[in-house]
Amino acid sequence: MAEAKALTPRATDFSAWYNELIARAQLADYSPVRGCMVIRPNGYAIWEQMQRALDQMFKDTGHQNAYFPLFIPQSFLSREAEHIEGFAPELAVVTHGGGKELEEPLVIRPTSETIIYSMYAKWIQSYRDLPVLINQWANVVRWEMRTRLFLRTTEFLWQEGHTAHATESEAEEETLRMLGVYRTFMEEWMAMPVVTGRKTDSERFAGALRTYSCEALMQDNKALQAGTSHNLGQNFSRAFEVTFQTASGDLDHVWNTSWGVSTRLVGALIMAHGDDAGLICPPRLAQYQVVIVPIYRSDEERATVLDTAERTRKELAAAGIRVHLDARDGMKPGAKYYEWEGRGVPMRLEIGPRDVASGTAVLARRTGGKKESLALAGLGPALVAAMEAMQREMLEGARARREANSLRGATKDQFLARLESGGGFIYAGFCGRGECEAEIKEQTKATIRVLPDAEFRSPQVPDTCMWCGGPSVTEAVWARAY
RNA sequence: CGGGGUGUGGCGCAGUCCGGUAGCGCGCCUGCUUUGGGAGCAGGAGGUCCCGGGUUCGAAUCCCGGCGCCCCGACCA
Repeated sequence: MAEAKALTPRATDFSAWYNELIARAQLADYSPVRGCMVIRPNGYAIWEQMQRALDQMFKDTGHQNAYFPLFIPQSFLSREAEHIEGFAPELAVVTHGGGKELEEPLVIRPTSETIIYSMYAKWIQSYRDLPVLINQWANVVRWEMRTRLFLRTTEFLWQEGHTAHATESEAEEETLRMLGVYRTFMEEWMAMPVVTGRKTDSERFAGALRTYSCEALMQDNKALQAGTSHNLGQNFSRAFEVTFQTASGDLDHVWNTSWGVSTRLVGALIMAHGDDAGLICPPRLAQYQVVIVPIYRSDEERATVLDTAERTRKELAAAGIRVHLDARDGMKPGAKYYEWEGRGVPMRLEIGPRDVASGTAVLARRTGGKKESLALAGLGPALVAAMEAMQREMLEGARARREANSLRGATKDQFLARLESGGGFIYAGFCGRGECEAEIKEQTKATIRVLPDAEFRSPQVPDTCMWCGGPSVTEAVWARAY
């Protein structure tokens, strides 16, 4: 019976473990429509926490939220040649409305560059109107062939920032600033270390000049692209005639950026931190940071224990902790432990008759270690400190795991061997030729995740291409990826 | 769209070969006893057996035709 209640172990079947965890923690469910998912309250709560943190970071960097429509005239997509080419196969198209066939089909946005820059064309006249710094929280639709809950679904939620600038260097600065914001969010909130860098042309966003991304390593040693930031150059401003008059009176096209992260981050969180007992949510993102489980036998015990538990709950809430008292009757404490562990709650407080008598509570950390008895007096600050420590340790642990699963300066043989023996990030020299990149992808299914930013580069960058032996122009990070 | 699998109470399955009118586990409801790591007992609710046709006295089961879903390959945050 115990077996039936446990998740498939991560080590046995990572993908089964992932799916079962989501079902068990009630994060999401499959929808009647193929490839779509229903985000259940427990899953949505995580997304809300992410939104809250990111939204504040966007505001702090000068951005405002706005909302653009779901429907885009089909002709808009084809204005930017590379863009339409990139998205054509995965578009959902509306051909009928109000019982009639539409004169022009409407595309359901796969992303909003076209509709947004068509509006910017109206709003921007002068360099005094720049920069325009707008973000929107929205759903988008991409008709994917193979889907997985959170990681790739036909419809997903995300934010997309779209900015317009007077110069290329300002646009580049913005692109990198937002990449940095993502990195900070992933490290500081998700406790998930990432490698940042530039994408190769083959992995570049359709219509962008340059694409940068944050790449995270999951516990099965596959890479996950967790966030992207694009310098769009003047590709869209030319297509949509977004022009402005410069201080010297010339007419110029604006320089655009766009950047986004999606509900995929929930999947990243699961795969970065989950264990065989379920999700492990870092304290800063947890809907409930602390759950109190009362323990009692008789009705009298129940009354006194619940009284103490409720007073403790109020105290912790007053200390700014997101706390929940699980007072459900007719459920054994052990069953509650398993349930909250599955949902990833960082801290559990057990309060029973013995604790009431001694003015203590038992603390269990989701990340493991011995249970600990803490005095009820001063519990708030103690838990805040414990959570800060957990947040830090989770990041450090994940970073250590990533480094342990990164191979630097790989030769071709080492590269091939590593892919077979577990994967992870593989750093090696790269000649920069698309032919090499494509051949590697075809033969090994490994792709260049990024050309890493300076701080992630190896101390000694290889001078030959790992694959063809030609001169290396840069170091690249390869991995098999989601 | 190719290759493989599978459709039976909410979920997971048995029953199909060899036709006889549907069962098990979990979950759910009620009651009592329980509660410091997934409770026990008793009673109970719940099923067009994917759909359509055919064979037969009789079809979850046999035959024909559809459809859905899952896994593997070509696309992708």
